[in-house]
Amino acid sequence: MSTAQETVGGEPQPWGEVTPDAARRLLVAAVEAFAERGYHATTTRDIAGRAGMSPAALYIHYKTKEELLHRISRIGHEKALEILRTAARRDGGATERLADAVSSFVRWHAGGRTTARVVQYELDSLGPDARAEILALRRQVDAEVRHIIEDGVAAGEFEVRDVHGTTLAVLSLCIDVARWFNVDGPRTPQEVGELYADLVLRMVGAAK
Amino acid sequence: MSTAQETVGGEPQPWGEVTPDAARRLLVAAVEAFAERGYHATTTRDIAGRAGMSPAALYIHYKTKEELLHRISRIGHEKALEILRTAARRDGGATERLADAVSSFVRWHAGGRTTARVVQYELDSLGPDARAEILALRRQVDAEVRHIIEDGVAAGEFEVRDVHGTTLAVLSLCIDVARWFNVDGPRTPQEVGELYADLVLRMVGAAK
DNA sequence: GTCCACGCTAAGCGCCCGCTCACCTTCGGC
DNA sequence: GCCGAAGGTGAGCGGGCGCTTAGCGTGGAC
Repeated sequence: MSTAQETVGGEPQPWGEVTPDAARRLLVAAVEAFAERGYHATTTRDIAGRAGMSPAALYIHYKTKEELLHRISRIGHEKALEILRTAARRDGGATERLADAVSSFVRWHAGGRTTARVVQYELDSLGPDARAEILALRRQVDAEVRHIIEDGVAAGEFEVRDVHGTTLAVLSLCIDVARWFNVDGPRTPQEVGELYADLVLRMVGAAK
Repeated sequence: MSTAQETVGGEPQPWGEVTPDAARRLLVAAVEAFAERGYHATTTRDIAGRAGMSPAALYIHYKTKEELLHRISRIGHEKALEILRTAARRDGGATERLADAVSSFVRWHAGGRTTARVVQYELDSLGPDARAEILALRRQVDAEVRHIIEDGVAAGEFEVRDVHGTTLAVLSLCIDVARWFNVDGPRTPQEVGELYADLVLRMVGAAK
């Protein structure tokens, strides 16, 4: 028996916190479908079909199609936030912490491209209440990166004119990876992460 | 009487090349609707309604709803390419040309945010043939930026390890502006353009 | 004045959508 | 062996979708 966050191999598995098993299969199917075709172009019949179930089965585990998107979006944003927090709170100077934050954030967007696409680009498909909840998580994401940059400026490691604008640009660069990254392309998530960390350090004027 | 590309004021106006007038009104309505809600969530009744016409009127000027998206996407990409080409071919060193390219490209994405959103994010809603045509335009966009960076490296103005990767990052930064830019926010398109041009020059290691 | 091409509308067709409902297993508790 | 809860299915409802068609108003050519 594995706990919610573990899998047979012992590694943490994506969506491990979603139970029961049928609910998780439906959610994984929804992530794939939403990432490929977009929320509005995906039908409940398509989601249920990918999970090997009848259309009606979806409504045993989720009240509406939108609830599926909401759950995906919240879990995804929490994971993104956790990744950035881990990097922000490690030991080391602002330079190391920013490089770590960018490279791990980029790896997540590239490696989990289907999830990241849904999380980053389907926000507007949520209703007002759900969107407001997710936007609060986004502000926390923004704050984590901004604090690292502020630390770097205060310590004299960085030279930045517009902290807010630069924070926006750093996040923007990372997030857009989900739009263009191709698993069959020439770069691995690891390589893109390293390249982007280097580019970001240049953007903030970190000493080489 | 104004020509296709002119308006009453003499300034070039967006979508001026689309005639007759009713076809242009439908197209402008479609751009707004697609940008707000996405292609699949937009109905033909919504588009026609915004243009002040009946649903059937759409099919006098366009064969399908997809043809509208195709036309918007092609014209938008051609405009984007023109902006980059103008910057790439002006006089001056690679540093000035890259700064000009980034700032004008960003201004276009911020100022014409509705159009840019449709152009950059609704590509996957096109059918295979239309998508292939648009992807060819995208490769030309990519090439324009890459050539400026290559020129800068050859002239010793830039110091770049991965030219292709850096090109991707520069375009990525510009394109993502269409996702987050808010007309009611604190920054004007002009300001974002200047900030981003500065950040990009740092990314390529241009001398200050 | 007549005519017809053009631009447009009202009505609606066929389809598929999100979602529901009545019913059918399967299985642990006793 | 019986029962209720949990989890599933097949059929289908109401509605809105993209798109079509028959017909109307109008303005320029002659």
